[in-house]
Amino acid sequence: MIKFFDVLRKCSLFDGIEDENLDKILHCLRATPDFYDKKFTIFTEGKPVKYIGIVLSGSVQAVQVDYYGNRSILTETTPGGMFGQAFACSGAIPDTLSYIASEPSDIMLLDCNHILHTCSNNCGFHQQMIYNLMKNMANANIELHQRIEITSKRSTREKLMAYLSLYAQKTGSNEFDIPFDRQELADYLEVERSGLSSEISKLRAEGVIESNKRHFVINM
Amino acid sequence: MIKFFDVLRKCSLFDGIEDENLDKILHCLRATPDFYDKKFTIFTEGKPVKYIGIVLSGSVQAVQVDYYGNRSILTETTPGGMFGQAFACSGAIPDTLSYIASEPSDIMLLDCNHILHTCSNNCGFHQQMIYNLMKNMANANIELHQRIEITSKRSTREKLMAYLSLYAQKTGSNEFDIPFDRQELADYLEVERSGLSSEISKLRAEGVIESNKRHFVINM
DNA sequence: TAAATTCTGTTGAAAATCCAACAAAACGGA
DNA sequence: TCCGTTTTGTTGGATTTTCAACAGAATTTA
Repeated sequence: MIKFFDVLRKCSLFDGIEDENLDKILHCLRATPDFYDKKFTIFTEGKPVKYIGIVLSGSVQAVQVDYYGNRSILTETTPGGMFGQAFACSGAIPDTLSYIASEPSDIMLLDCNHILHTCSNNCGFHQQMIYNLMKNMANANIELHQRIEITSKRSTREKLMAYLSLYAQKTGSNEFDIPFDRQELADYLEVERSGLSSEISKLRAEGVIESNKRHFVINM
Repeated sequence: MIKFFDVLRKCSLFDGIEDENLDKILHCLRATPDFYDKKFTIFTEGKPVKYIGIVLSGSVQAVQVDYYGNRSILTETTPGGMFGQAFACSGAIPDTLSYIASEPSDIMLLDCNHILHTCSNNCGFHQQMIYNLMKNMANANIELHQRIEITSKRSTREKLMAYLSLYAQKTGSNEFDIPFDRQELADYLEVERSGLSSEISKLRAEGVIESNKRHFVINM
């Protein structure tokens, strides 16, 4: 647990909670880290999501595959981030959505009810965590809005540029590494991989961007 | 206020609150209904969303228009529903998103801070409302997931059928009226209106659906 | 190190969407 | 009722995406 302490204190669920209390809370929540191999399905479509996940290392993707085999990546969660909150809180079952480790990952699963309801130990941090969880959910909502803004563009080129621009804005730099390989980026943008590759080549030829694998530079 | 009492008690923000207390709460929140004409922009892109909106009559759409003039409808909120929660709670500014009355509508705006923070009147319902707001936000999240599932389909036909199937599932019937006209449906599905119209005609010719204006029947 | 696998870019033909323009139908207001 | 506006459906050509197949590069495994 100590190993991941620095990640946990960055998790927005624990905002406003002193370091010395974090340990108590984790104990109260009976939370222990688990390791998952790459491609392991943490929450499976069709089954209730019983826990809120916190990524300690690696990364987790929300993925859905439709009837025709088209794969979409809805969200990517990196260390310090949470996943599955909405389903865990509402009790809704994700009919077509799974949460999958996209790398070897350490994950901590928290029982939503333990967070929402004051415990017998009378540990007084539930109020703060409920507030934090709400803020987190609001932000998750806004991130989905941003994803929709990107994928609502009508062409592959516009989608890609919208994605790269937003990423540049978030990192505060025109030069960065994206968290997706080509296939994953295509699944996030909801376009064909081959078409995406050729569009990247064109943009590079036009001097709009520079790129190598996951590394991108936007020229202005 | 009495006029909209029946709508308000159905709003999930007030779940678990007795009718006789609802009046007190609304007074405590200093909430009064306002009327908006069709097409009036209630929350404008680029400006902070200071309130949570509750639709009392009519309907409100979350709309974004991109650089090229493509319009997307992200959500449609009907009486009893809420809008703007995520932005109001997180404090994030919707860069490209506006909330617009799609019909003449009565709306009640609530100050988010008044909900989140216990008031001096010591009215004891904030706890319940915070809990309700969290559940509501979780559900809003899931609705965005569902919209993404629909729009992530690669063809106009699949998007339309996914939308109609989900709508049938939600209403519990294969026969229903959708809340969009053709242009709005196209903007929701992120396709061309003309292409959508012709696809509807084809599906009708094939006997897959029956339709007239906003009325649809899915044949099985 | 060699072999196997995965990832990436390229290409061309088939399919679908987008766009613009138009006409008919429906609707709303004077 | 009449007129102007909005909504809907239709069509064809330009544009774009999709699909399938392949080759080279990079990475992983034995």
